[in-house]
Amino acid sequence: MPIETDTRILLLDAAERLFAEAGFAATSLRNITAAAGVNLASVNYHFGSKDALLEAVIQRRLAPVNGERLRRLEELEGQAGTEPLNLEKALRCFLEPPFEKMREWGESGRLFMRVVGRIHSDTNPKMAAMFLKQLEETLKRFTSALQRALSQLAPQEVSRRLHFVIGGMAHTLAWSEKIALLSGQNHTEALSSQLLEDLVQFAAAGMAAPVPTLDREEK
Amino acid sequence: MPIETDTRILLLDAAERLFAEAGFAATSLRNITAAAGVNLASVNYHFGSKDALLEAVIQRRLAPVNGERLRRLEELEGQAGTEPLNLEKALRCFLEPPFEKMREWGESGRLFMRVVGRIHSDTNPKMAAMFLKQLEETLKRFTSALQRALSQLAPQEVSRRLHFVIGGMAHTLAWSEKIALLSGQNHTEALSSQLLEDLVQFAAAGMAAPVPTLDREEK
DNA sequence: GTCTAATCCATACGAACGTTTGAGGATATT
DNA sequence: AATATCCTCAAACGTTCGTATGGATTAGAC
Repeated sequence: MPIETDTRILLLDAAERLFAEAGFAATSLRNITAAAGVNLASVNYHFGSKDALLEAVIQRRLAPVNGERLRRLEELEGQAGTEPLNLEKALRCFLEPPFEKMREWGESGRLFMRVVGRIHSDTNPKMAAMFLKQLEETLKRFTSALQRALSQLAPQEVSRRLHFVIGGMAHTLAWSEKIALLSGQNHTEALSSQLLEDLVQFAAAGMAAPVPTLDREEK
Repeated sequence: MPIETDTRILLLDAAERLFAEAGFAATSLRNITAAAGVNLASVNYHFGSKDALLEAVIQRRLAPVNGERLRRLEELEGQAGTEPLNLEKALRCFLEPPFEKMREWGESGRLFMRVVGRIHSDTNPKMAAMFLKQLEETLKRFTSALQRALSQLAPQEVSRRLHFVIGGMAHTLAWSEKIALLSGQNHTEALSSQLLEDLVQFAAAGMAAPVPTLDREEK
């Protein structure tokens, strides 16, 4: 079992950056190895293939995020006991970790979040499968947790609305710099926490929206 | 000026399908021409390049959607006169056209919306630029319209929240089939209108959420 | 110092890529 | 019937792709 060497990390960093900037298919191993300053063959030596490199890039960042999400959710559920869950707090368990890790990881984190945002809407079966495998358990746990907080909603609606939240989050993470510019700000430090707060409020209000009536007026 | 021939449309349809399934960079002109049953060289004859083909694919579907969005918004603003705009109705002007066109176009529409969903989170400069050019004016118009409906919010917040909505919409469009499956449904006809209704309610509630307080508790 | 295993490196392979070419067929105009 | 215009086609162009190979180089164990 090879321990992590410099080259491995150099490759992960470079791949993360280039995948974020141009996407997986549009990034060549030659781009990556040149940016990392290592030999072309080292990708296949350390990871086996380009696909495996992508999986490693995702794993490195996503595992801690989902781990933290579940840790916080369990803590919240422990505190709540048999009481219904607080909606906003449950959403925070889901939304805060990626933003915090993004801050914690600095530039690297921001780049990775763009990879995530991209993959969230990537319907390429290979990538989607790889990614959903990571997210599946987390999704399941949060769906049922939110169901506890929103007992008036049908399970289908909880699931759908959670996807709206995920979409908003992914889009926000992927475009956070540009959103900031468009809304007139440019101080990246304060921006991310403000985006998060806004997103939490938005998501909480959206999740708790009244059930839509199905009989609409005929146009 | 060449009129639209069969080959042009065959190419647009095939490219739309393959871009939706595998993404732009991962789809080759040989894949496309084989699927369309036409000669490889016809792409460069009719469109000039692979990039131009993508732009044509986007144009064909997006222009009517954005046109309809703006048409409805103007109609709504005409009715409102000097009164403040109704939030839900304004959001409907933005959200309904893509869903309706998607229904109207059937299978093709659904595929294209996955292309759109993909591109929305595609940070590849080339694609993003191409796409934003299409969306820019629409965005500007709706941002100021929503500002009229949400005068208690700062312009920055209106803009940010609109991006949350766009993210939710894009994610929903791109994943609608899978979201339906996860939430237990499978009747595609009724599904899309239900997703839309749910999204409108979600978006309206989210947009109107109270302004977040900036002094959070220290963890 | 020698052996062993891990890592790096230059180089090469075949395949697939986007694009170009030029000959040829089809169709309409004169 | 001849000409001009649009379009299709097979073939090839040069480039770049992911991957494979086998010999250097390094470093730790004995």
